[in-house]
Amino acid sequence: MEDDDAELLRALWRRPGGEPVRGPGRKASLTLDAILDAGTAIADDRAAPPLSMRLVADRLGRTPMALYSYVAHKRALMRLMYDRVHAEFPEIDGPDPAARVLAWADALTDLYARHHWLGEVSWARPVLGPHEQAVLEALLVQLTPLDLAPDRVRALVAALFALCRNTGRLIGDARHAAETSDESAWWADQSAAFQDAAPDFAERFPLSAALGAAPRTDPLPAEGTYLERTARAELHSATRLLLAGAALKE
Amino acid sequence: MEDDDAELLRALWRRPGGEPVRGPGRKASLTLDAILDAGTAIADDRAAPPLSMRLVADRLGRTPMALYSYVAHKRALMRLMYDRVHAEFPEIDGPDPAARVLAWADALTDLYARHHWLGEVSWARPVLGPHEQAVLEALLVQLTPLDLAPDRVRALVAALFALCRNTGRLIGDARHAAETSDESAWWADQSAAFQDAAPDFAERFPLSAALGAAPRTDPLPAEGTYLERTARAELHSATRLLLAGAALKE
DNA sequence: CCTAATAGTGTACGGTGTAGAGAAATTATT
DNA sequence: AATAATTTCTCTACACCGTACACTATTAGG
Repeated sequence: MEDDDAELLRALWRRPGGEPVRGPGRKASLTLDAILDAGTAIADDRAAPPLSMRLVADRLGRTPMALYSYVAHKRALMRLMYDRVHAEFPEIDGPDPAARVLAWADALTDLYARHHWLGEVSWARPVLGPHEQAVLEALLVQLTPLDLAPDRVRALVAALFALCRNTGRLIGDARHAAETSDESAWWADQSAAFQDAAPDFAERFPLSAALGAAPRTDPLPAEGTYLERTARAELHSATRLLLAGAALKE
Repeated sequence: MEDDDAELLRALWRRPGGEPVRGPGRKASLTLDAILDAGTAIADDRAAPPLSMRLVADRLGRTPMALYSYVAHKRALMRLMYDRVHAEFPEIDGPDPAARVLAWADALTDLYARHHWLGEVSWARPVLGPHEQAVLEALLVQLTPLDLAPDRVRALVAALFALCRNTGRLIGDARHAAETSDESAWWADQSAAFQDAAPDFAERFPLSAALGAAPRTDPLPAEGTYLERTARAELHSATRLLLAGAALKE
């Protein structure tokens, strides 16, 4: 257990071209990076079967067990893939700090939407890798000009990560569902069936019903499914609320 | 696909003692509720192997395939379990609206921490069940006295659900990790190994390093692992930021 | 009593992660 | 140069998974 974790840490933080010290023994014909790329390509494709050691091995022309010289187990593979895709995170830019925080949130949400399997990686025992650490640092860069107390920064960071994680996952799922079957038809069927199954909805949950009926006034983004656009709007709005709350003195 | 969804909806919203219309055919020897309870008991136990149709069937003295008369597939089973555990959600009480929202957040976080598998259920195509709907309604009850614009309420709801989902999952994972191996020993080993693997951390990520070194001033809850206590503190702090931001007029 | 419908069993298929034994290949040592 | 040590990689095998399919057992209505 400890051994595995230490090895994982070393793999995460290895120097990019760091050859792993040659001794005796057969030459390696694969690289860890090649394995991570293959794994990511497989995991990203939601239409295809999900990530498995066999599929990764097939794609590289090896047997499944060959991967275990590079990676202790599937969890470690995913943990390494997880950090690696954070390298895609773009440079953040914007006219003012608030806009840059919004841009950061959009970028992280996009990352989670593109790589839906990111959500499967647990955060307990947080062994951050360098790329995920860079994403966090990028957020802190935007927050420093606001000059907030450390505890507030921590709360903001936690909230923003949670929000982006969730919104990104939702958007990813929604995009996939939209590809699989017609969205508006599904909603129509669904609400008809719902009327049937829960005719007393409005009486049992009056506030929910009222909120559902209340029109949206915030502008919606132009692209994506309806679910995606509302999720994005709520992400933006919530981010602004957080920033506004954090800016208060008291 | 539509058929499945409609059936799921009916199962979710069925009247508690609603017998499913008797016609010809053999009498049922199980109830859906018994299956959901068995499944929940199995899924909750993190030390034991994860939920599987075979384990549920074993616990009920049936063959795995017998379950498929009650449930279309494992996803549907989990979806029904998901809604059912939301029935555990407690009554919310507190001196003022803000305190009640905090209590609500604590309760939802607890729910996710106790049932770690809740996080596996997707939110795309949101077919809410009655118990989850009741949890949402409970939040809206606390928010109405604040008299906020609908879009703000939506943003708050999204953010709070995301926060609680994430924090709850984190806490659940942390509790399990704490049972499995000694927490402080792990942290010590980890930080030693980390020093070794990333000696230049402070130079590469100065803001992260500074934030990590900055002392916490917010009071930490008394119980739980260190990770759980800090996560809870950040949840509270973030919730307060959200409420403060939402209370601004503009 | 017969028919139709439902519940439940048994078997089987194609998939999973990975343990373990051994072969092949490479370097360091004698 | 021969051998030993060490690593990569293959092969086989195990225990498990979700669930399709064919079948039997049981029940209610005509």
